[in-house]
Amino acid sequence: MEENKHVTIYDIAERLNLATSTISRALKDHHTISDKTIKKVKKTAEEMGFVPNTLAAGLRGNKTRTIGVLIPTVTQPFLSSLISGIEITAQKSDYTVIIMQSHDSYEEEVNMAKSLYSNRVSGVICSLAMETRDTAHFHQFSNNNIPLVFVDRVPKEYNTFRVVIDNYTAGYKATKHLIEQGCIRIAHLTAGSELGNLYNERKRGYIEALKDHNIEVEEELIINLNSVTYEDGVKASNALFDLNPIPDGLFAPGDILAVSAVQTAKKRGIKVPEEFKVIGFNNDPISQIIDPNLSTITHPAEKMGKAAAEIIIKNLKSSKNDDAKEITFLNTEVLARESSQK
Amino acid sequence: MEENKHVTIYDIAERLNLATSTISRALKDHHTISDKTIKKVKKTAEEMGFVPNTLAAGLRGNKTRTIGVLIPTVTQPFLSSLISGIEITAQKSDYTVIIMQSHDSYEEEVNMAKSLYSNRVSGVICSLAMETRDTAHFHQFSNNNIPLVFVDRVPKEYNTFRVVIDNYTAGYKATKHLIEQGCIRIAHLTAGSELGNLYNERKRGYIEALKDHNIEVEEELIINLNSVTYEDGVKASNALFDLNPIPDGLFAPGDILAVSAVQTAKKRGIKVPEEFKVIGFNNDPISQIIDPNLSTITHPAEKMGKAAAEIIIKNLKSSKNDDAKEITFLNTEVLARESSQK
DNA sequence: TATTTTTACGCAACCGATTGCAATTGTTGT
DNA sequence: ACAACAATTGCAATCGGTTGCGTAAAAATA
Repeated sequence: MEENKHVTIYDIAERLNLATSTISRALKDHHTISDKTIKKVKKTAEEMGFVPNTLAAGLRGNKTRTIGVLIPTVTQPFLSSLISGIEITAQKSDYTVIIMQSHDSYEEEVNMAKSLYSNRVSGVICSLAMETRDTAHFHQFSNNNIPLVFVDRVPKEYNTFRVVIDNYTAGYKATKHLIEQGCIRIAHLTAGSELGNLYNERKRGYIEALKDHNIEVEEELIINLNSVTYEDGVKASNALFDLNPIPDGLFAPGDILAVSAVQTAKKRGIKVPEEFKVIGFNNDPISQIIDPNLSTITHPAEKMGKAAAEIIIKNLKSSKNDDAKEITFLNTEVLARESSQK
Repeated sequence: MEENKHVTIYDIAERLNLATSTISRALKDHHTISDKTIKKVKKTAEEMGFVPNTLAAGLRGNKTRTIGVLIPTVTQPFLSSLISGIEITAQKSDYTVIIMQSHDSYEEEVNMAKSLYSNRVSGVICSLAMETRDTAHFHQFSNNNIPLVFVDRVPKEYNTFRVVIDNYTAGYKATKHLIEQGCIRIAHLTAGSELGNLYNERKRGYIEALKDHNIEVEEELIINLNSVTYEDGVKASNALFDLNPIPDGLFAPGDILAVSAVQTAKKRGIKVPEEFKVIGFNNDPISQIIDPNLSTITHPAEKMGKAAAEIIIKNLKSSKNDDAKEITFLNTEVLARESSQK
């Protein structure tokens, strides 16, 4: 096995009897280098199998063309679509994406933020961990002029870019949809989270919609979950079905929860949507696979990823220190499918 | 907003009137540095908000403690679980993981391989893109002593580490299971792919199982797909159900395909499993959600990820140039659920 | 032909952490 | 008290591109 040492611009320079500066410039089509030389250099580089050392360039220039993505997990459909959007946009502008998972742990999030900073990423896109209650570990980015974009689960009080949906309105629309389908006792699942207060917002929308339609808000129909998992969803659903009479509708702020409710209902002989209508959230792939198909709220994951990446890249280009860190709101829509049909 | 410049070991050295070499050593508990100094340095580093510059260290030492992961996509459950396993193991040994998606495109795979090399990753874990027909773009790793592990979709002819399941045996087991459940006309979906020949292997297992049980292999029951997607699954299923008589069983080499078959069957009024038994592959989350629950073959994604990462890390530690690049086989099991019950 | 511009390239410092070797200070033995 | 040795710390080169500035050569202008 041939033990190729990495080929550097020094090797090219030596071969062509040129200075490394010339090589460096030639490789990026600098205007002060003649076309002849540029061609010669590029050809030789190709022949020698030269691959630039990103570390060296990053160290010198203090910019790495790398976007750090810090999210709870890659396994949730919403988040993997988010990544997809980020990557597509990043790639167009020749940025590399490095993904880290906090697994919804505050401690890991702190560590990985440090790691991203340590790797001198050019920008950061983050969706907060469930556990996270303070955001001091993001100051290192803000303080050093590294663009920071929060997505979906964002902190309330932090002057930086945010890409979100209007969870309040989405919750309102979902609930209103159920009401329009004839529901009068609509249950709701929610989860507590201080910082990324999206469940609270959805709940707020739910409550407002009920009030606007003169439906009493019943505390027993609102169940607070510890975690947004299938298992907890089943537990909560069973609790709802133990009521007498049972609710006639459910707004679940996540498709997994909605699916768990549908399946629990089926197991207990409760007909969906005839006796119990359900609407979920996110438009995950399962929502189209489960029977009956799940009505849901669209969550424009890929668009959000693209938007976030675009903000980073735009900010990096025009290195003007925009102090106006605007919030980008993307639209959501009600997808009325079988599980909520009148 | 305070414009903190990055804090370096020079800053610490200046503050403490020490040499940068001392700082560097103190921060990593080098034995030649006194405890007193170590404590002082660490305390000051903490106070000043020092975060080591990975680029500088990587450039100097030519090792980045980074594992590059090059896979088709993060959105497939199998692959996101794979990542999960890699990450867990990597984190334990303080390695960073950088993920890149080829989107099953050869061209992108080549580019990202170059990018990983350019970033001087310490090791690479890869599952090949569907399109990929040659592996020359991985020579840069092999030639430079960068451990390379292929996972799941691996090239046949490449002397490097591989972590796989025995797709032949898995296909055999799946088919045998259906036979044991009473099926005598078992259909199979497959997909062509030269390099990552896992579908071929599964098909081979299917055929052998039939032969071993004296069941004729009927070409019309084997459908070759262009892509392993829900849509193509539906098409293929419809083709199968257009036969007269229809097959009484299906071994689908992926749960998405199995799900599409189950749903297509339901739409056409064919009862699963009474008239048509199905077994999938992978044990994706949907397999437990669909009604009837899907029988499937387990695919130890997380374990494979862990194994791959361990191989990388172990190889990096004992930098001995093992020429024996062994293949690691992990076990699969038949998960008999509702969709294949007698 | 002399002089100014332009074109094309070289020199050398720089980014920040690491590390072999030299140098300094402190200890121990005789 | 002095050599011998151990314990600490400093010096300076190094990794590989990048870039401001200087300079030689070629082209344009006087």
